Amino acid sequence: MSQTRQQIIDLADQLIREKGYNAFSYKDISSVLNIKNAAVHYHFPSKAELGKAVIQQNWKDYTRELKKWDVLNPTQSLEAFIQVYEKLGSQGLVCFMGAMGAAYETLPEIMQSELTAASVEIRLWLRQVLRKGLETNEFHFTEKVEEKADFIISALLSSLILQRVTKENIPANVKSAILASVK
Amino acid sequence: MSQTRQQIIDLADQLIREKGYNAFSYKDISSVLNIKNAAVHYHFPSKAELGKAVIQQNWKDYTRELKKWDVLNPTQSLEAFIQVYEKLGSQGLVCFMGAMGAAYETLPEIMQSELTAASVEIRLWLRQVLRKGLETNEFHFTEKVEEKADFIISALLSSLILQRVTKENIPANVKSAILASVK
DNA sequence: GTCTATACGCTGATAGAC
DNA sequence: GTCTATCAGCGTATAGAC
Repeated sequence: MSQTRQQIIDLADQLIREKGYNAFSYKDISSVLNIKNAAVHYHFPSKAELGKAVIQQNWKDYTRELKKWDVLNPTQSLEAFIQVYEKLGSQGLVCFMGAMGAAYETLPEIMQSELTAASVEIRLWLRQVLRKGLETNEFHFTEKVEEKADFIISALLSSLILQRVTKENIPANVKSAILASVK
Repeated sequence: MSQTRQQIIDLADQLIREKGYNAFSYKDISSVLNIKNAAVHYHFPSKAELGKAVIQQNWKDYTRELKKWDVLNPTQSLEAFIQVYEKLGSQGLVCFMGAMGAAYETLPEIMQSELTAASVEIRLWLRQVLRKGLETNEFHFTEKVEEKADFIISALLSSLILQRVTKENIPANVKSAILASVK
């Protein structure tokens, strides 16, 4: 992978998190990298392909993290998961799902399918962590695992969005509440 | 308020929820209402003022609901609150906070301040409901009220976004988990 | 890989007629 | 209130030179 291509993806990722997919432009990228509009098109003929590459990179990085956590116990896994959002929050960023999910219906189809596939995997992973935690008696809650998982994922996703709006540390509050709610 | 002005606000509201503030245009509105671009500018000289009007209308409607719920007990209040998101979810819509919050930093300042003010009020309202529920022994949870409130609001907000991505009934799952977690 | 040049529709916005 | 006319700039995208 060429260096410029990688820079374009990284920049597009940043722009999507900041402005959303529909509101960033090739010029936003070319002006920062000091290249021309056409040079960006050389690497990504269409904006949809660039968007797809951004999702794929995010997902690749995410699954690599997930793999690393295989050795952790349920409590540690959940904390590692939460820490991803904590880190994003400390940088004032939103997650890629939050950035693109709100305008999901307007995304090119090749981006929609990538995004949906990623959401399936994340939900399955967290369910499995919660299930294991119940079995080992590390976690204690009465809700259905599926519902608890969606509750947690949803809260983490929005905590980053609401942090921007409220200018308060919502991710920290959500973290405390999640950890308390599984004890 | 003229009928056209009201139609413009309603349409802009719909477009913002669907595409986001930065990605909708005056043409999206004028073409549907069968008027010209310039006619929209007559009612809202700038896009920022239209965006502000959309937030204000949402907030006016929201606070009217909140007032109605003054007579309810904490359990009923929480259920009424959740029902707002359930209804949006059944229509495939996201809430105005979710639609605009993700790109908060790119919004005109007059929109940012309206949005932030609204978030303060909602959080205060839910905290008060949770606090009262603890006092009356209707609710049982050990987390801090502030953290629990942010947990719940965050989850509801994202449940609408994730419903689009996953094509599953996330709001229903989140609703169950919330109600179970305060029992 | 990056450039210049170019296409052409859409963008938010304004001036002035009706 | 709505129209026509007009604006300068930006949007994605392509062709072909270097």
